[in-house]
Amino acid sequence: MSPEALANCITGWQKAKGRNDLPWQLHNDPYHVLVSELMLQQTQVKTVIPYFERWLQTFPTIEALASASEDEVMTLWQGLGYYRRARNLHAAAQKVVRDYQSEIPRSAAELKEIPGIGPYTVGAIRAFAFDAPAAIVDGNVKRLFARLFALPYEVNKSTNDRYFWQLAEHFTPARDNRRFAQGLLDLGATICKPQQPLCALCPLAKVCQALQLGKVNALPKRQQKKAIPTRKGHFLLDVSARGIVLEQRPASGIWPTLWCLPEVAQAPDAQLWTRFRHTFSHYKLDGHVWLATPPGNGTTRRIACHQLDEVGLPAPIRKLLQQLIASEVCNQQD
DNA sequence: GAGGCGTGGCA
DNA sequence: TTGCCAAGCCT
Repeated sequence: MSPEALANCITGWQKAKGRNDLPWQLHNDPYHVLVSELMLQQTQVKTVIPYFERWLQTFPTIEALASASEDEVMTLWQGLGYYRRARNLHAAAQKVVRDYQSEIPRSAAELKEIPGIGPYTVGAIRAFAFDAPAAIVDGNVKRLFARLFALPYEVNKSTNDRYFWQLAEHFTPARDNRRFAQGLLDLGATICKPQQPLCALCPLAKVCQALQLGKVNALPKRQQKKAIPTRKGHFLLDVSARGIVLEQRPASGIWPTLWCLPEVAQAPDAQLWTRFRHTFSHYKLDGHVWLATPPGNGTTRRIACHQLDEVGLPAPIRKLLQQLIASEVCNQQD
């Protein structure tokens, strides 16, 4: 299939059937594209939309974001996960304001040096913000190519990325790449889905190798990943009418810089308040919450219940504290 | 270059 | 309930 033929097919389909009303598509604003692309890394569109809306209300411009405090940024990002992205986005805004007079650069070389912008996001910003002929390769694109050409490469093995990038660059059109790139993502997300793809609605059905060979459900190939372990975690709950003791987590590791119940290495000699389970990408947490007073070091604060919305909390911790507040305490006085 | 890094949607 | 996997990046 010629690059022109594939581009025409995908852009024609995108115009008629693709997603053209997503909130970050309304103005093709480079700042909007930057924010959305960082949020969309490993995160579904439906999850991102409300975060993106709140983000633009709070930080309407890249200058507003650059001058925000780290706490404001983390509070707004709470619940979205992969928190390093928030720190990267904050640092990216500051770099663009300082080094590029607040104008997001267009070149791949300059974009690549901005925190949080890797190979995919370089292409996405060039394509979506500037309509430049830059290739993108993400999970959607790899799955679509793997099926279209019946490729045997495992899509979750980083050493195979070069094959997909080579294909993506070969097929990237010189004109109208914004729509072509969007079409690749839309096709992957809505038609060429991982499970139960809608081949009857696919504009590429006649040329899809996987479909001809009856391999749609066997592709893309994936390298088997090993089972994730379970770890125990011990958290201390110290609650009074004056609030709950929280501790800011270190900048590395899980939940960086978020506020959390103080975590200790071993179970204390105390009363168990509750347990909870939480699944991360790479391990399961068997959480224990003990009624105990944490050792007060410099990173702990007692935070009133009505002020909990003002700090960034990990999703499972926020749920626990909501339970706590609904059940008792805090309501006593204030 | 393999593993760390979140959370939720959806079968 | 469980498992899969998502508009990846960084070290």
